[in-house]
Amino acid sequence: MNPKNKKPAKKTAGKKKFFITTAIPYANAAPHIGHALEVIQADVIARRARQEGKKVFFLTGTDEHGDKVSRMAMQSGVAAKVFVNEISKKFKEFKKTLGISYDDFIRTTDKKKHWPGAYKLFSELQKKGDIYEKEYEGLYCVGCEKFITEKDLEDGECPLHKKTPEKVSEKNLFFRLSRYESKIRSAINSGKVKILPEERKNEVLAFLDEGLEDVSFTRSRKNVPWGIPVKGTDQVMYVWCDGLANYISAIGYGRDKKMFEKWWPADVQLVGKDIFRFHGVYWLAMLMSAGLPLPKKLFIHGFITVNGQKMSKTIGNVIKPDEAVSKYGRDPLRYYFLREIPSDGDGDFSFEKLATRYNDDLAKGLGNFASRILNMVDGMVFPDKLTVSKEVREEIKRARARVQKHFDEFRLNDALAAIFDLIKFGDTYINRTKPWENKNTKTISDLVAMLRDVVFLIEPFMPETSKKILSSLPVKNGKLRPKKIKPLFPRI
RNA sequence: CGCGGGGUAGAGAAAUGGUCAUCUCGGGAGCCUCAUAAGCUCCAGGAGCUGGUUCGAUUCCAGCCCCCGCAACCA
Repeated sequence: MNPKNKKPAKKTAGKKKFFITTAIPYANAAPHIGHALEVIQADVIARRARQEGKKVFFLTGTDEHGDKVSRMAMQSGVAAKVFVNEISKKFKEFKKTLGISYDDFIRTTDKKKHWPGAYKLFSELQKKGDIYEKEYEGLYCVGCEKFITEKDLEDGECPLHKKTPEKVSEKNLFFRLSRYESKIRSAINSGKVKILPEERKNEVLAFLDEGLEDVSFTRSRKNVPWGIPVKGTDQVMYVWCDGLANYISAIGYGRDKKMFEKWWPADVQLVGKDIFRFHGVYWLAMLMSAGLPLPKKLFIHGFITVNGQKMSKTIGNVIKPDEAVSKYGRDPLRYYFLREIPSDGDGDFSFEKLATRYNDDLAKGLGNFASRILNMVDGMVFPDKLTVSKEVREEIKRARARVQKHFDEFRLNDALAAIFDLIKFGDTYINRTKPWENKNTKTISDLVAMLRDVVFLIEPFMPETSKKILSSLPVKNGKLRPKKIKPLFPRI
């Protein structure tokens, strides 16, 4: 089976819906720059879809239950609810800082919006006979007050408390994950669920080949009090069961059938490589069990290091996005993440590299390109429909096609590269045609056309910048009267 | 022999069984002056190692070395 796209050139104009989700970050700590990558990517894809005239629902949120959260809350001496309120507020602000155009923000502690969907999903699994009770035996450390795994042990002891853990068993409800092994495989193989990039697809398939075991889908309330109670038991839902349900609860599953049917299945779901398996396996199995359609695409992104190192509090290299935004601005930070880091791989962040991208690509590249054109045409009048030479027209066409192609595979860094190639072409074209000498109106018209196209193409990536340039290209009564512009990216 | 991914100029990326292995940043030289001391052109520098297949391999195959992720009930 070759899943290469052989789709007919169909027009996607009109009111096609587009449902896109990000993973919901776990609310045990404030957001840092590592969280930025995924939401920025999702935002670009969402904005591009809107540009294409699709009706977009862009969902994000926070995952707020579970053991870790309640522990963190206890440590800071506040109630869990107060704690997650604070964190989730920070994530909302964080998204504002980055200019994320999300349509809804789901919180798993939202009893009105999220819980009905989580309940319904769980009970659908039960109805299907995929939930059963089983004794779970594990190693329990009294010091940690939780189950720990074999590999956490050092010399048979809990490394934190230097105690031999006790064997404790508890009754949990298990999900019959094993039942879905071959179904998941064929859904992925057939391309019904498209997994991008391709390597990730191989990764799940290999994982499936190792065989799936059923998974405990509840926790004893005694040990993990902070979660969604499972009716008629002393258990709460396993955080993943609870958390994954957000993708459907937010759009009305369990409370608004019409809305749910309008948006589901997701057109694309973005997740980090660390939680890919939960999505590529658990999530698909859950949907199958509940008799729901599968997401069309899963896109897996990588991780960010800082100065080549893993970000960590102990190293003290945790970067807060506000720092970067206040120094360089929102669009430049977005640009950095989208351009410097391959969309489907890992990447590094450093202020030095950000400065380089800012000065070289944005100030000297895009910014200067806009300036030299707008300065030249300041005060001139053009018809809204510009006449464009064949050479330039074809160059624009080529750039558009490349951008489209890369968007289809979510290779946003390559899409940006294509746009900047157009800018490069434009700069060369100016030098070659010397419009400042000959004032050739045809060439000048070409330049304006290129700039307009650049503005259009960068809009999903850098919406503010796009808007600024556009305001220097006002059209009134079919006449385009460009104006000078202040430097978009003053050199730093 | 656990599973998966990867090793391309100083840095980051891309393509490819065969005339120049491409792009961006950085380094060097020249040109231009509309523009944000911006722009353009040219130059230097590269395929982890070892074998194999082939008329020919960076590209295909095998082995080795090195790096990264995963190895599930912790989200």
